[in-house]
Amino acid sequence: MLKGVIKTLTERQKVILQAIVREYTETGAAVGSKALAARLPIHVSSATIRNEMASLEEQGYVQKEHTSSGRIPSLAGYRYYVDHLVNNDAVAHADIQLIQNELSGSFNKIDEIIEESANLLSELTSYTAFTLKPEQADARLSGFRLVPLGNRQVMAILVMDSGEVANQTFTIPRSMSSDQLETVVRLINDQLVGLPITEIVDKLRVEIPAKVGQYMQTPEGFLQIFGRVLDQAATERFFVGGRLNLLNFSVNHNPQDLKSLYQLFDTSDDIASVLSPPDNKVQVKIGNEITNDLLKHYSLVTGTYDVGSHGRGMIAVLGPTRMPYSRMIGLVGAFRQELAAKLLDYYRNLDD
Amino acid sequence: MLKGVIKTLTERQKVILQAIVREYTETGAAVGSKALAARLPIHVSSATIRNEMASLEEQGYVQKEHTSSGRIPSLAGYRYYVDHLVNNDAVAHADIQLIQNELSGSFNKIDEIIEESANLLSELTSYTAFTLKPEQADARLSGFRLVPLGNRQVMAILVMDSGEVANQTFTIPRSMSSDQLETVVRLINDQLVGLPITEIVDKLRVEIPAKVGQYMQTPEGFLQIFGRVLDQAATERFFVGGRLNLLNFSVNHNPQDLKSLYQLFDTSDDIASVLSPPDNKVQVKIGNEITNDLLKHYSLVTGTYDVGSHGRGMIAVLGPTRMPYSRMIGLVGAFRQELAAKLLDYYRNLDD
DNA sequence: TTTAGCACTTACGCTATTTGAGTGCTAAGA
DNA sequence: TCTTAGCACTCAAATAGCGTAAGTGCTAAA
Repeated sequence: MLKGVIKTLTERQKVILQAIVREYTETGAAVGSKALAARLPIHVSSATIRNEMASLEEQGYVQKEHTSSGRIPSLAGYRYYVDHLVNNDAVAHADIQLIQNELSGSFNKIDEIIEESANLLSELTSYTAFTLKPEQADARLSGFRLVPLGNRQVMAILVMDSGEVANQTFTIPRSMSSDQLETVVRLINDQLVGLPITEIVDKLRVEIPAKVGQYMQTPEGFLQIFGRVLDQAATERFFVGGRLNLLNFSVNHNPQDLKSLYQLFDTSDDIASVLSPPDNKVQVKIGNEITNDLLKHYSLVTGTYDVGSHGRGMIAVLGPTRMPYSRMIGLVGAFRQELAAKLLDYYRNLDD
Repeated sequence: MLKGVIKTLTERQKVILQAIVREYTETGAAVGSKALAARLPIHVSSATIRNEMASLEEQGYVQKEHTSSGRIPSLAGYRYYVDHLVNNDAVAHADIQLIQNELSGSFNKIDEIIEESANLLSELTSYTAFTLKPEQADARLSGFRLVPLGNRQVMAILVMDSGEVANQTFTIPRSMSSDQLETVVRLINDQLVGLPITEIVDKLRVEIPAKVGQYMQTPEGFLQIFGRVLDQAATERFFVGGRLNLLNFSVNHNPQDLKSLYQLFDTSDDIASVLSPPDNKVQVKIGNEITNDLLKHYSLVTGTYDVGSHGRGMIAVLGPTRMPYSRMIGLVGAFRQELAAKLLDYYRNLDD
């Protein structure tokens, strides 16, 4: 039965596969030989198309929903399409305009830009979008301070040299004097400022508690606060836009699955690992190419953006495997450039 | 045909209505005379039940899905049930235990307690829960300060005498000196501290800009930041828990409606007005008794909690009209007491 | 290699038909 | 006067049957 799998497709087969993917992503219905024959620029009969389709099926690029149905692309078919058949037609001018427009406003924080980007990208695509802040591998602590707010309330503020700011208010125990606090703040600033986060986390385990212990009886509670704020600065790099769009394209409409997905969206570690930044370009992961099982019936278009010395971030769009890949790839590609430009601009404005 | 609407129900009718509501909220299926006759403690034939049901229907307490179906409660039926037929059987000991347990931890901010409450309440009910922070009608500004973070970044912090803290970081324009900033902060503290929020909002329109204008060329940008932080302190009183539970009980499964609802959840003003605190007790609003059209096919169980001089807050559960009212009323009642106790405890701990 | 022709398959939409749970009404019994 | 057995009737939901449209694979001729 297996006549041996041929590795290369003829030109005509490519045209047909391309047409099948396009048609199917547009209409969502399996595409048959007759309709395809009418639609194709080349003039061949439906019977010929049928023969080619059979060949494509044998090679695993298309499949049938049932014995006598038309063909739909398989995951391998989508992969082939994305790798060889997308035409990089220009991104709609209106879309670029829109991106530039939305990003042209003035923002107070990086976070605002990144969050707005997630929303905009989801709006443009009607899917769910993720954005990650640029990660400076060597981000260092540049300052820590406590601001008394009265009534034993204190706000802890932590600043990274990347510009990240994290803060948290808490209540100090009655037993703690403001002198003690100040000493500890000075200690932290002396010992930890200038160090990268990873190192701080290490020191926070043994070295620092010992030193702080000289000034406080119970340093644990306080250092816990510090650790939490540090954690916040390090991990809150992640925004989701268009969560609700998931309702439109989710394959499985039962609430339990949706909940699992939404929970996944809220665990930044997991999502970050799924997005795993590859090379510098736009990358497409289709179906089970995505490492997370919850997402194996979806597709993910990710792109990195480069902000020079300020590190590199990511954007991504999550949608159905049946998505208009050409458009998505173009859009993510354009977006990463616009975003990089905006952020470079932001930092330039800040630094001088 | 209308023999005249009788206003009072006989004992037997009450028993039957109660049974219909219970059965229907449990099973979701219209309840028929035969099944009911078997289930009821009183011994009457199904024919008798049918007669009584006809009477109940005439009075508007139950209705049919179609000519030959069993009966389901009408909104009026639910209302009667809630007003006269719920039995305040004790809230499950396990539930109270759970509430006390979850609230027994130590929290750094009121917000954490209130947020955790929303989550817990939604978990207990499997519905969506809302919590509002206690509102001190006369909350006043007790302090405003700016903390320079380096690189022209500044954090604005605002403290209310109720203990609320709001903050925001922003970037100051190059043209602004730190002297200018300090002057303005002093001005704000001199002029506005001690005033209730409403008054501040008024002054912020005319009086303050004029005064600030003496020290800055462009006070608008800065005052906008101040206004935004103020707004945050005033309006972020509101938490939602179990948003996703809506997927389980929403009447209408089309994405558009869900989106509208979720958007409603995010506009605190609208929700707050829907919840409109009534008397001190637990209150039930059924279907179109809720003023907001988006919610007119749901029911809302609200309860207020009293934190003495620190004001009064609210909790609420949003679920389907077909909900187990007895349990919900009991649960919300217990929760409001536990929450009030916890908050009183929190404030006592803070004040002295 | 291509294509016309043909037998075959399958989903989908229609139209009965059956079944089961339930109703209202009537007339007899308590 | 209230209760109840009995009966004819209704309707939703499930089931079965049937025609249609769109599609396929295969064969044989061009």
